[in-house]
Amino acid sequence: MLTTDIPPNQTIYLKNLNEKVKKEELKRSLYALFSQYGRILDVVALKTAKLRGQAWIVFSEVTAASNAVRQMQNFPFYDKPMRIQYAKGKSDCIAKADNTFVPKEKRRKQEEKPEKKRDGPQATNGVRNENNGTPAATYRNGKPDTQETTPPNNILFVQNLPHDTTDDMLQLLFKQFPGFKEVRMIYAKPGIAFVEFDDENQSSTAMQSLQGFKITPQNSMAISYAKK
DNA sequence: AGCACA
Repeated sequence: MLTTDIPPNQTIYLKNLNEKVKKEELKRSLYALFSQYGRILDVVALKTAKLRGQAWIVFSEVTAASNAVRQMQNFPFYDKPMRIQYAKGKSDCIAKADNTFVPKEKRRKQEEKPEKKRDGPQATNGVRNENNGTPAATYRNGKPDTQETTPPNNILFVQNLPHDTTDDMLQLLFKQFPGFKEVRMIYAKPGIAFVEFDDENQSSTAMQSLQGFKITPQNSMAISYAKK
């Protein structure tokens, strides 16, 4: 009864996106922003006349999609509030995993249920994000420990970024946390950035939440305190 | 506004 007359789906449909953003950057930023809700299997964006300003994000879990729909609703993304719904259909990458994928030209009714699910009750709440306020990157991967060396600082030092990361992209991630001030990138030195907060409690919170965050599958952010 | 898989 809110904005959704569409049944839950592990794919979410985004619209009202800024059409000036290039496709690759858009996908990359969406990946960066939405990874905090769970594992993303695919991001689809087309820039055709009919499909620009829209995107689909495929999560591995419906619960992740649900959290994203609620928590990122109207999020100001490239200066436009994004509108988020569940997707109407099933994404190809899911259908392929399902064995229900039908190639384009054979676009018949896909109302059949030829097979039941292989697995029984599955309690994999891979991502349990029940905080409705602060975003939490419930996203563990193999690189947790880069911050132990330097004493706390309200300025964070971020490494291992893709070389075409822009400050706007990083802002999208960091400005969600209280006390965010600014991002500074060193263009002479690609792959790193400084992110400033009002105080070091706030910077610490952001660091813990985004530590190891994957902007791309290959780039886990390594965050430490900047040296004074 | 607009629901695809370039």
